[in-house]
Amino acid sequence: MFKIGEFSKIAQVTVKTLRYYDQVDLLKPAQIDRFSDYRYYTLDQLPRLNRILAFKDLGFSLDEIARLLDENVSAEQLRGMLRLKQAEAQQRVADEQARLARIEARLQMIEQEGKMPSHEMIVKKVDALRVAAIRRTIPTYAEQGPLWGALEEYLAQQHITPNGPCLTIYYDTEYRERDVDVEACEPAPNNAASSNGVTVYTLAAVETMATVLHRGGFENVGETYGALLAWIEKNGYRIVGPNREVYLRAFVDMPGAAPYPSEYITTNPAERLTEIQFPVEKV
Amino acid sequence: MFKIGEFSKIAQVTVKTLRYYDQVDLLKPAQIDRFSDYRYYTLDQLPRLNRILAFKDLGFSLDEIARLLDENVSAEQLRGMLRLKQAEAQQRVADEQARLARIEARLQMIEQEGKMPSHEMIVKKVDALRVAAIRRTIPTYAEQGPLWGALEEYLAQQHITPNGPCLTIYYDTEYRERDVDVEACEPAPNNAASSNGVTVYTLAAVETMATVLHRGGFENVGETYGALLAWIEKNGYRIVGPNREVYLRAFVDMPGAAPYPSEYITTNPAERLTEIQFPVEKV
DNA sequence: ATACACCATCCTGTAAGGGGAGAGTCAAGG
DNA sequence: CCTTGACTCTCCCCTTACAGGATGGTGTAT
Repeated sequence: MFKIGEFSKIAQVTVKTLRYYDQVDLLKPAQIDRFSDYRYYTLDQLPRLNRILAFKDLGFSLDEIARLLDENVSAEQLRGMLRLKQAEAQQRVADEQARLARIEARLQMIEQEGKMPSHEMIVKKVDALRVAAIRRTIPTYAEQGPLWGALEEYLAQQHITPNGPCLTIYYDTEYRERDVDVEACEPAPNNAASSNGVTVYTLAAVETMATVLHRGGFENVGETYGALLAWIEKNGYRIVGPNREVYLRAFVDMPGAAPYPSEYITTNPAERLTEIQFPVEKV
Repeated sequence: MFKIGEFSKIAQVTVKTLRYYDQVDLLKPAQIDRFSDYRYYTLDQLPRLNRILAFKDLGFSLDEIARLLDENVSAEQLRGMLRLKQAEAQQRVADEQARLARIEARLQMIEQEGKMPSHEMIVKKVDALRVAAIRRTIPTYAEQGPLWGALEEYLAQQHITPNGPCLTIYYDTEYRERDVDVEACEPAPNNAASSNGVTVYTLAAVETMATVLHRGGFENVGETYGALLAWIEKNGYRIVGPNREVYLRAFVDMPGAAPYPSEYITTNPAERLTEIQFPVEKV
């Protein structure tokens, strides 16, 4: 019989750990002194302790190990559980490698710019969204005016005030200067009705959306696009759908003229804030 | 100004997270209503939030992110921290890959044996140990008797009772049937003196020791050795020193004859318990 | 006025122990 | 036999980055 300190030396496991395993019923001392509450262990408990440590090494939680050791599990079941742990470990390897790729992209950005990077690319989930939309092919980017005019007219007619920022979706799969296939969208309530060239429908949620914020005017938005596209490629993502621009804070020259909540508009062009989004997936 | 729910929708971050970031001073609301305690955010806080999320993605803790954002850090410092995170991520990748190797070794063992494996190999740290030892080349394994006899004589002379299990160290780098270079060791107190062919010295600690328990007699110890050696190779370790056998519970025919604490001996040969140890390192 | 969605704080829980306080126990030496 | 120092015991708090839930106050649209 060994006191806990001796046993911990033999097994090279901390005393705290042994007490914890006692507490969670994973490894009970062979005997406990009724008066002093001292724990006493025997060498016969070493195999069980070793099995605990071995399974812990394989990635099992103490809970799972308790079940593994106490409900005597068949070779077949054990194999299944190991395959599960294998898959989990592979997932973690892939996750960490993706993280490494992001770190390297970041390092390269610093090398090139020589300063703290100004763009923060992040991948996130974007919820489904009900929108009122007009899709049309327009001659150039700059000529989106009529679309928004028509949408505002629709909103006024239906007495709808958007409860979020408006956005556009660009359906062209490659960049083009003219004849752009574009859809202007305003968030709309669930019960809004389509009418008059305006379609109300639900944009599906996107699980992995690569995004970046662009601040200020659109003269140099190309640079922001470039940074995001480069990041997407460097991190092993692939674009799987049309990109969006969410006008978090859009420019209007006459406040009050447009039917938007004031949170989403500004009269100062430099204060514009746009989120550029590309739906992506892992290669 | 947005209430916390609206802001959470815009940023696609949970309300709980925003409140937590407020609590740990990572992202304070732009304004808090004095009477209702409602948190109000503005779009100008979106860039900071995005930076937080981006750094979190790179593996920084919230604590580190707070320092990164508030003490304005130079590009040089940032690069250093990124390299640190890179090293950590690489370490995690290596760890998980080693775990994968262990899982596969385990799966193969099951395939071959068709049942729950009987040996649990684990790698652990072994502390330094003060021993009284006799090293000698003996004709065959079985003829260790005289070594132990001499050691026991020494212990009796010095009035020493070992405070741990005895062990042997095998110095041959390859297996040999005869003329074995072996050292018999008894744990001894720090102040014990060398004498009479018995050397007292300190075995250095071993950081990574591959070990396995062997139960019962030594007739089939070869099988246990084989399992451990196969495991060592399969998991990408290399043997870097002489192996040990620790006689956790050794066989004696006359209890009381040998000067050992009774915990470490047995009169039942089937109850013998031996730990086989190989110092290893990662390839 | 009322319903209902939204917001607040506070408490608990997570995995696997680590660190430490305060009190009791054991074994050896004087 | 007594003391001393090494061990051991049980509590309690701490760690990360939030999630879940209880309870009670707010805002707004009908």
